Amino acid sequence: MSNPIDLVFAALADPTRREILTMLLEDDMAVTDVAEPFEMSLAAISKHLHILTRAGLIAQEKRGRVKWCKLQMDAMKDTSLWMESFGQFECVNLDAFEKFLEDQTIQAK
Amino acid sequence: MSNPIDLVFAALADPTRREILTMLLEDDMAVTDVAEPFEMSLAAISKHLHILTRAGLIAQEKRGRVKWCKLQMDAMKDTSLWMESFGQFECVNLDAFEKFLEDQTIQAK
DNA sequence: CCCAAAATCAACCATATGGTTGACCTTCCC
DNA sequence: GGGAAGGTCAACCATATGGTTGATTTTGGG
Repeated sequence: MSNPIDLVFAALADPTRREILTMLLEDDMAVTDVAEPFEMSLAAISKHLHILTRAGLIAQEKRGRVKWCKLQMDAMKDTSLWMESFGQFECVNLDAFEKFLEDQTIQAK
Repeated sequence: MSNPIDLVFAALADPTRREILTMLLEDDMAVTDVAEPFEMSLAAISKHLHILTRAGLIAQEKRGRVKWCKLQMDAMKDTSLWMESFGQFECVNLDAFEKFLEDQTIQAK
């Protein structure tokens, strides 16, 4: 239950938390600012951030009375590798990956 | 909550279920055979299989009185792509991916 | 000094997991 | 036909999520 990979998957299973992670891609944010776009109490967001921290997906650092949240990509990377390695990275996945690269190129235009 | 990607992540958050998926990499299996290595009731495994089915990670087909479980790689692929695309597939991920390919090559020897 | 802002804590509630056991339904096979 | 194998269902229990509100703590600023 306290397995690191368990915690990462569990943390990623919630859309609010995935959205928070996406927001943090832009820049580090204070807890209040993270909470702002959501129709949810600050306390609820605080809990979500705790779950993300526990999973190692973000880190929180307090400066003054503001607590800053920043992404920690490593945890996600490990889990992503678990998924990729699943099935000896069979051809199907490779195809998907190439399609993905294609899509990215198109989007970048 | 019923978001497909939510269900996949939630399904993958349990070590028993991940182990079941790994077992199914080898071959399709009957429910009883899936349950055999676990120190857990058949009913518990049945529930896990239901969660995996709901997430689209496996499919179950009944032939006679035996219900066969088989992997469905697509759901995992999609979720894997979500993770890879996270962060516009930044360099860090690319490095990880190349390291992964390297490891695979070594293992294949 | 005092108030307001930034967060967390605590208590509470509803719902979902993760497991158990026991009853039940199907289907195979002698 | 009847028993046993293959599974699911139902009820139950403990614990974790996901949310609320209200109180509390800490810190910044006028």
